[in-house]
Amino acid sequence: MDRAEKEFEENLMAKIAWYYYLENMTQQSIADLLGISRMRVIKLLDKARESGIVQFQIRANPSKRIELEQALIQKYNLKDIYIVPTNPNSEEVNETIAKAAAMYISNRIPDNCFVNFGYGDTPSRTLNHLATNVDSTVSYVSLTGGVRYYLPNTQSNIFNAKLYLMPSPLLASSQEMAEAMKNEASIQEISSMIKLASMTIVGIGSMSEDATIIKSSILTQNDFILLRMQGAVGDLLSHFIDKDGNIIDTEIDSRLISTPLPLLRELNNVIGVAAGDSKILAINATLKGKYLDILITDESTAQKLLDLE
Amino acid sequence: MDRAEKEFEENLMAKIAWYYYLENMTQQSIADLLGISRMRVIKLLDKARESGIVQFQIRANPSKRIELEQALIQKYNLKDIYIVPTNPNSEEVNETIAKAAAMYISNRIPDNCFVNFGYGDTPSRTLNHLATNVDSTVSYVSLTGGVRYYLPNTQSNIFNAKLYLMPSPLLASSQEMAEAMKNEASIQEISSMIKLASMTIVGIGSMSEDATIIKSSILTQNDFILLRMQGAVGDLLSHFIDKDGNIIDTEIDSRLISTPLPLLRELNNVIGVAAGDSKILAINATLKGKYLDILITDESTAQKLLDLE
DNA sequence: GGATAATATATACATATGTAATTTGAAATG
DNA sequence: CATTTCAAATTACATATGTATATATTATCC
Repeated sequence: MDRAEKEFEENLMAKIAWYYYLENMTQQSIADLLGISRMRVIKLLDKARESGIVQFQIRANPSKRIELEQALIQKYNLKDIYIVPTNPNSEEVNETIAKAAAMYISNRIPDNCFVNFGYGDTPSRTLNHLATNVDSTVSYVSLTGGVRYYLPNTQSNIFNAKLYLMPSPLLASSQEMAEAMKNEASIQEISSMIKLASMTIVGIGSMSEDATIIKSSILTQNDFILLRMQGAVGDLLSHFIDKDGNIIDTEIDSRLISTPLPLLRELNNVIGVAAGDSKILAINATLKGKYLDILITDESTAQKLLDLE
Repeated sequence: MDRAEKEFEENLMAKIAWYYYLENMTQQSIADLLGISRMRVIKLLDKARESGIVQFQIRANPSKRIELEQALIQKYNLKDIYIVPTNPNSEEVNETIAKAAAMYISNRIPDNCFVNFGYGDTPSRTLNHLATNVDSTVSYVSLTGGVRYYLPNTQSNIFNAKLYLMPSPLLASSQEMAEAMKNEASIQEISSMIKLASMTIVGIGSMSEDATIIKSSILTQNDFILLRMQGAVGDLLSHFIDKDGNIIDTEIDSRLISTPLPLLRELNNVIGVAAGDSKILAINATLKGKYLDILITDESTAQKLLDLE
């Protein structure tokens, strides 16, 4: 399909979506009106949803929070919280809350702003959704090394973001190496951008075997066992923390190329995006450590957080 | 229904909408999950769409404009244009383009900003949609007198805007009276706010019998005949203009309490929202007069504008 | 120019959705 | 306490949507 055809199809999708969702026409009448088959209307509607040409937004009324939200805001002294319904079937919690995060952020993003993002599956999914969600140009800045594969799918045709990635691995081979890298001009540059961002998206890592940091072979099962013995309940930007949110000082941490947690705590609008049973303790620790301003999670996780202690 | 029940229902709506639109669950499975009847799911989905809890957004890719858009931007030297599909059945063009305008504006609105709006059916509809569209607090400032009945339906539960209305009629009984009113502190105050707004929404009036200004009995059919004889093709903020967009200096104009057109021309991001056969000449005149930065209209109107001359 | 993909259409069918009429049930009223 | 009222559930049905398959219609490639 060449450029002209693609444009034509995109306009067709937008038109169909408009008639279907905004004018409440049936697929058949749209097909008749545009002189195409109903089958094609169905397919193009699918594609329009898929590609982000049509978007659905669910707006919660901030003045009418459910008790659960209110309670968690109080418990952890949060600036805001966004709780989405738990999908009883789907195992894709991360996808669900990433959608929510993108929705939340896209409604609050200033024009031409900078947004930091952390390492992990959820932040990367959020970025992908944001790519198709946001009209204005946004600059995304990585908070850690090792994220070069997390690019939003650039084939998405509605994508006008700039990416600034730390040109380094997440974990250096030695402390000296890490220090040397952190002193590189290119990394220093990114580090200085971090402080200017108006929003920060971070995931929260659990200590379970399916943690991204294990699956991506950056740490081993043995590392994990050791960390657990030292009291780790999860990680924030790959810094492992104990149940109260205090950083656990390990050899691994000294080799990390990642934004220090004290700096993270100082940033504005730090949004944690995390859900799932395995992450409860990690989220709790993160919130106790006062690293987040805003939490995005699902109902079941939220309830379990509230029931803790 | 008391407050608590209303909150409960709203949360239910948000939840149902989430499951339906974001998780693609069927109405039946949502009903089962939540332990309610499918009927109720249908009704609450309706209500959620109605009340703005669910929103649909159609994103056009600015880099892939259709020729029509490109051509009109060139013809009239516009900053931007948004053309929506023409609904062949519906007579509610105004409603359609008001939706489009709200969608366009809500994606570009800064936080805590000021938005001016003009007199007319389309601006008022746009305001109504914006009320349920925008999360951040926005201040709306009227560009003319006589708009006190144009309040967005304040029963809309998601509405956190401030309204600043000129406390005066649109048309004073005499020129002296108009001058006196314009010198009132309360009106001066609004006038000074107008210059600070980051966006301005105006409608464009036609010279047909169903013009709002006739229907609201501010002008009579006779006034209209007279104006037509003097070359009027339509009005902008109730200032009547000729086919080239020049203001027509009449007795009526001197009694008007409305933002002067030279000031309108200087404002940033002036968005004209208008469509329909009866308005073609008026829109053309407005665009020739360089009063607008952005035009929101429908496809049929856009095509006819391009075919003019 | 004929074979080969790649898409769109046509058709038929299963499922999902929306509407209308009736019944149930629980709160509000006298 | 019976009665009214209203929202929700139930039921049945018409319509709309989605899927699967076969067929037609283009492009594409050698």
